[in-house]
Amino acid sequence: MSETAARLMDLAEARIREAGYRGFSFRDLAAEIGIKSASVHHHFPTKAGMTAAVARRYGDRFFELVGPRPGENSGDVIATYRSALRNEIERDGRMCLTGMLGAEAGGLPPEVLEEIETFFRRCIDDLSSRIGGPDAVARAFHVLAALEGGLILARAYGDISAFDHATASLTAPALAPAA
Amino acid sequence: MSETAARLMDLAEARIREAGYRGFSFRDLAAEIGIKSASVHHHFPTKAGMTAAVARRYGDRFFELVGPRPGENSGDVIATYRSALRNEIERDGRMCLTGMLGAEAGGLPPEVLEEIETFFRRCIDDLSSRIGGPDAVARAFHVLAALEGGLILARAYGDISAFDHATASLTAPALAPAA
DNA sequence: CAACGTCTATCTACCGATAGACCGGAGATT
DNA sequence: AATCTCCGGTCTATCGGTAGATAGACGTTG
Repeated sequence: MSETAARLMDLAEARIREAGYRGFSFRDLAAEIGIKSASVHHHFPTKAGMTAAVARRYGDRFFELVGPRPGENSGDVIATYRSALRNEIERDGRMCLTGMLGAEAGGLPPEVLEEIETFFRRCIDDLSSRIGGPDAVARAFHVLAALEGGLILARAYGDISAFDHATASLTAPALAPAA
Repeated sequence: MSETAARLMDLAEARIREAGYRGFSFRDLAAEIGIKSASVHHHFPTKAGMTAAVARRYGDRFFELVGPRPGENSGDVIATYRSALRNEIERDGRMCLTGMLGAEAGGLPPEVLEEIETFFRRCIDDLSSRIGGPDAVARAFHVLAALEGGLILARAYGDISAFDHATASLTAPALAPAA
């Protein structure tokens, strides 16, 4: 992948996390790096395809980031996910890319939807297997929901502490459900 | 408010919950009820104003729906909220309106943002006061985040059971944090 | 008459996408 | 070495469509 294509994906990712699929345009991206929108189509023929590519790269990065550590326990896993998602909003005040696109799911091209669904399935599979226990799957859903919802609240409040309040109990083993 | 204005708000609400602020247009709304887009501007001069009005009405309805019942306990309050939000996705597979707009917060007009923030503040105030206890505010944040996040997961999965899994532990007092 | 609601017509701005020309560098050919 | 060929990347120009918004005429109703 060319340097330009990578920069386009970086920009698109930021815009999507800021304002969603309809919140960015090829013209915007092009202008920001000093080329024309027609040139963007050379690297990514369609907007849907580009978004799907961005989502896939986002997922790959994410799972590399939260990869299993030797000797971890359930609490560590959840803390790892929590810190990874908290980092999103801390860095630039934006949503998790897949959380944003998940909310918008109703108005997204199929190829983007597919990528989003894949991301969340991987999350649940990974989380539940590393958490373990009888209610592992339900707990995985709960953790993921609380984290994504926490991001929404932090955005609506314009205050990252909303995320912290919303997710604090997830990593308190003595209080966590079924701990 | 005229009948037409009410129908326009109904339609706008549905579209926003489906695809977000940028996911609907005055032309769409007009076409669906058989008038011209110029006529929509007669009822709602600007799109931002209309969206703010829809958000405010949504909030008013919501708080009327989840209003306190005499003799309720913490679990009842959470169950009420849970059922109110579950109903959104069960009815038509769409997001909670304020959850959707909260995610999109980065690309929204100020007057809409203000309405969204007001909604969530009311939620936290109401929830925390009715839940009570030492960690009431944090629990309120947690409950709200899990519910909104649960909606995202259910949309991404196209399966309402994702919401159920994600939020089941909220209403199980024996397992809930700090219960 | 006056208010209300709708209309036609129009504007400016932006969208994703395409066609076709141009340029410069890498390799191959002579 | 000099030349030719190809191709990736960018450009200009344009298409058809949609966006939000406005001005002013029209008919209906109270």
